[in-house]
Amino acid sequence: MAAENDKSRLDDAARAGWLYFIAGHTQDEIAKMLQVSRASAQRLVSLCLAERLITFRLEHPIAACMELAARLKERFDLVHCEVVPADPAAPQAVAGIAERCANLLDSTLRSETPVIVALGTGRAVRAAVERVTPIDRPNHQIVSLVGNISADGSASFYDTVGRLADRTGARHYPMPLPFLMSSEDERNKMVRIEPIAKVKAVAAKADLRLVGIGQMDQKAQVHIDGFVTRDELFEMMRLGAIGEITGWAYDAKGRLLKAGTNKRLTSIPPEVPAKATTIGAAVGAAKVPAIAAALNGRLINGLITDEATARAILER
Amino acid sequence: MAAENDKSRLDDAARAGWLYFIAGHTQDEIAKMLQVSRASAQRLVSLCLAERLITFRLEHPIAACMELAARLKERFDLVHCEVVPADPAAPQAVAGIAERCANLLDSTLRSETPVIVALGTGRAVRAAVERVTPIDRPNHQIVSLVGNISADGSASFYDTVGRLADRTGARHYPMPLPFLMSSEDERNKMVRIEPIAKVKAVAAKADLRLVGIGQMDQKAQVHIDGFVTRDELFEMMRLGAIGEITGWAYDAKGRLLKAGTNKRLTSIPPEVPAKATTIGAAVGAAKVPAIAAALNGRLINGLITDEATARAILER
DNA sequence: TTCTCGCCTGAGCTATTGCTCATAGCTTGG
DNA sequence: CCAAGCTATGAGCAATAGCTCAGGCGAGAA
Repeated sequence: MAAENDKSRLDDAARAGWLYFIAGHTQDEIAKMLQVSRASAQRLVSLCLAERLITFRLEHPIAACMELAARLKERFDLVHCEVVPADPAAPQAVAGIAERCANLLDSTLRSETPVIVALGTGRAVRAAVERVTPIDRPNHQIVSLVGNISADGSASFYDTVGRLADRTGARHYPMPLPFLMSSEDERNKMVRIEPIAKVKAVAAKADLRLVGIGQMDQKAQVHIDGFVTRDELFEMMRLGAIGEITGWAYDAKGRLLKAGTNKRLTSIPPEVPAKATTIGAAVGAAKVPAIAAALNGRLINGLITDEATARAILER
Repeated sequence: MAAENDKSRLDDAARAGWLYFIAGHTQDEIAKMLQVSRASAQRLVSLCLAERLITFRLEHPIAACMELAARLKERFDLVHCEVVPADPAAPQAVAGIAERCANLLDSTLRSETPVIVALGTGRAVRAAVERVTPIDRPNHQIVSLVGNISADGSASFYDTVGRLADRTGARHYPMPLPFLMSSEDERNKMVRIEPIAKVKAVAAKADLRLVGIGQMDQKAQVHIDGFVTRDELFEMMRLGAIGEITGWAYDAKGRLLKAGTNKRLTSIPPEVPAKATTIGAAVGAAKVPAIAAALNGRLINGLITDEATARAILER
């Protein structure tokens, strides 16, 4: 009896679903066809969905990205996640995620109410800033999370804060410090001086932090860019460093190391767990362990990456 | 440029479609996520559908039936078509289509305004009548399209009109004639007498005709039931008869034959093309040519059959 | 460069859908 | 056989979606 009823009910649900999704009829029409009230027709359509009698298949590369993003968001409890299609021609290409980062910055900066945006390191972040749509928002504030004086004393080539300020008319707070100080004491002294304390204070109130994620291996960007020496890099690797965010090295579980260069870093340390929306932007197989660690350690609560990287992170 | 734009537009459409159909968000939410107006979000979802980026798959036997019905309806310009799942255990089973026929009768008879229902021959029609839900509709009229006196002079076992009248309280008009008269002259004489003319007049105004379809082969129901002799059957077959509706034999193109038993038939002839809603009800591989011919000749403008038969008709 | 054409956009309205609640019918247990 | 509980039903309302129209923006031609 029950089975018979259920079966005929599911049959009707399937019919209703077919008529609704495939034939494109309204529920009113379906109700008339199946000789039931509109409310019942609606229930049948719902049932068809609930029982998974009907499935949706999105035949488009984007579909996979959307699903990966949803899974990452779920798995790591993220406030924001975007996955862009990997460019087969250039697997490490930062263009795709930069576009999304720029979009994120755009929409954040579009707000009329003052917002504070903090920027970290990374090619994606730099490229993103270049793509931000100019807009006049003098009440916003842009703050740097990392020192923009490189080892040789010159201002860093990558003045992302300044560039973004140019495009928005926002006040900006570069960090007028070298990336690394020569000793822990000196670092501690410097971060207390007025201009730096001010930058720290602004950064602490940031509404959005956009940071790159670097891997700590022989091709670590912090080394290539000359911020840390080969020896410093190797020491950090020995200490378990697997990735870095704004120069702060962390291990495979996303714990910030309390030694080595981390003691002399002037960068504003990541909050753990990230309180403000902190979006990591990174792609590439080499960065997978670093990204995964940052996610697990909750150094970041948002991620913008590409399809291949997303898949690799989820498959670990 | 254009291609680039189109591509990104399709990407967005895919995103919107994914968020709408798979993630189950509202278009308002999607609009916010994609940073567009709700109207645009709606357009993206439409586009996703229009571009067939998304496809619906109904994993249920009913889905195939629905599609077959839609194709039959389209192909033969039918006012009504239903296809029921074939019962693998009993390929010739009439139960499925009888249930649908009964449902059709139910909904027709449910009307408060007087309707005229005409019934033909066939196991499905008989079984359908047995399943009709009793309802009190004294103003309806039920009329028989075929004589209910069999060759031996007794009232036919299959008094469908009477049974249906019992269940509805409707007036009914059986046809008090033998199926076949002994000659054309006699037939012409009989159909002019008052009670028969009355039945014809009512039948001509029928809102719904429900008829079985018989094949004209050695297992023809009209022969098995003893209405036509073996010789008569063979003669009709020689004349090209491939099927019959209410006894009226027609050829492979659905043209009524003007010879043989058709000259002595008392049944009310099918209107060609069918004016009233005329639903054929039949299943079985043997009946496929007969059904297809009836459809092509527009002897019927509606069909209730099963999956296997529907498929065979479409594949001819 | 400026004009024109045409597509895209957003506002606002209407149709459709989803949901809630009170009711009715059915099942199950006493 | 009756009563109690449960599920299904239909009315009505709030939310959502679809559509039309006027206006704007950009591409392409002069």
